[in-house]
Amino acid sequence: MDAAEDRTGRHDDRDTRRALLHAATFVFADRGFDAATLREVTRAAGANIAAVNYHFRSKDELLRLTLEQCLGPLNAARLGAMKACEGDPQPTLRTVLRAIVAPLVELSLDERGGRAAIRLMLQTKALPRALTNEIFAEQFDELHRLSRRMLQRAAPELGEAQIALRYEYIRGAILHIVADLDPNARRMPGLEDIQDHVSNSALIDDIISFCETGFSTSD
Amino acid sequence: MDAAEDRTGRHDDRDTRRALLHAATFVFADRGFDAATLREVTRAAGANIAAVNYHFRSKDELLRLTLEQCLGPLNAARLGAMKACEGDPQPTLRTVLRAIVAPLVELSLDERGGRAAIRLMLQTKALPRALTNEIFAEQFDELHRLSRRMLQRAAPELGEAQIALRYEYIRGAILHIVADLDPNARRMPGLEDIQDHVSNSALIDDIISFCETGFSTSD
DNA sequence: GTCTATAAGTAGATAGAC
DNA sequence: GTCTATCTACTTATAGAC
Repeated sequence: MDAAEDRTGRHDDRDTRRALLHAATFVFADRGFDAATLREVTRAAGANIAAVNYHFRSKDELLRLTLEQCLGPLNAARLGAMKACEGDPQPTLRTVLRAIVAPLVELSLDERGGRAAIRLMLQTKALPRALTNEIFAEQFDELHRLSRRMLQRAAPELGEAQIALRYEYIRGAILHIVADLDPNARRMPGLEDIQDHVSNSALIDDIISFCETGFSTSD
Repeated sequence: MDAAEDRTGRHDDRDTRRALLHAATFVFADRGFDAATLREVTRAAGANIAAVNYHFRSKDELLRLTLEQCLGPLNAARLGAMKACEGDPQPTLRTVLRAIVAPLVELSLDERGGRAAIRLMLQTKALPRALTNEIFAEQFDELHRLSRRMLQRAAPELGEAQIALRYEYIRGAILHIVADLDPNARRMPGLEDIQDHVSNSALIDDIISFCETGFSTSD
């Protein structure tokens, strides 16, 4: 018998809870938090409707935990790459840019949750609320500060404000292309080929090249 | 007496209808289409709840008309700038980029609807559905095709796929920075100054410079 | 921990008076 | 065209049996 079940056939504490979080990631990402119903989530999780209340108390609290579970690994991967950079005494701009770009592109390949996590993140970013802004701040503020500090180190000739602006351009470019390549995105006319068969390592290098020269401009 | 009212004090056909569309732009943009209720919209429009059904038949149909009213001017401004470019026999890359960047940044300043229109567009892009994808295709496909054609003309040394990818990077950078500068966006730590007092003509030039050098990279 | 049943609220849509 | 009143169909959340 599965270790997760006791002799009554009931699931362990954590089983249903995890199934709910996993299902919520996809249902929220696909339909949007507001349009998604708890019934859809519990159906996808193979759980009973009352389980949400038992494990999370409310829909909002389920969103909080789901987002945290999504953003945690996302943040960890990005922060890890950036901290590896930080250890480098003289990181090149390209090294820093790779640490910004690669984790996002790579996670967007993971269909077991990474891609949905990114979709949920983008959707949540596009519709700011108190609850989610708070979570974003907890998850990403350190990463963004560190990233700007590393960019500054790799390009000491630029002012702080310039760095901050260009960091945003870079983030925009990456997030947008990652969203475009999601199979759920609208097919752009004349871009179908790219949306369907871009090689990801080539894409990473291409974005980095674009950002590198853009970032180094002196105008 | 106002020409819009007849002797019974009732509004002209178009008055309530327009108030509803205007209110829907803001309510949908602020709260998200799914979370927004028709009662909020009608309250904001100073209209009766039944007016939506009379003028638009359903919430979905109100969204369709609202989006079309928002995206129409957005598209017209961008398409106009790009067509002006098309008239130029030898447009520089910078000229083409300005036609891509300037209309969006300028419209994001317009608090009478432009900014809300952009917010609604971004939010709608982040949560694709059949209804809205259809509207996006009608509104923007021509613009995107033309933009890529003009970029190709300004940078004939690049391949079609390169142009398409880099056009997406550029769009991403612009849309992201425009979203960041919206007062409704989350305050980014260490970016508050930029979010609060960036001069828009300086911003346009800065984005263009970033994109221009990035676009011209030969790697 | 999980289930059924239900409470309590609110949504979009509509009928019909004016 | 506009209004009030209401219908129907959900929703989240919960109480209580197992």
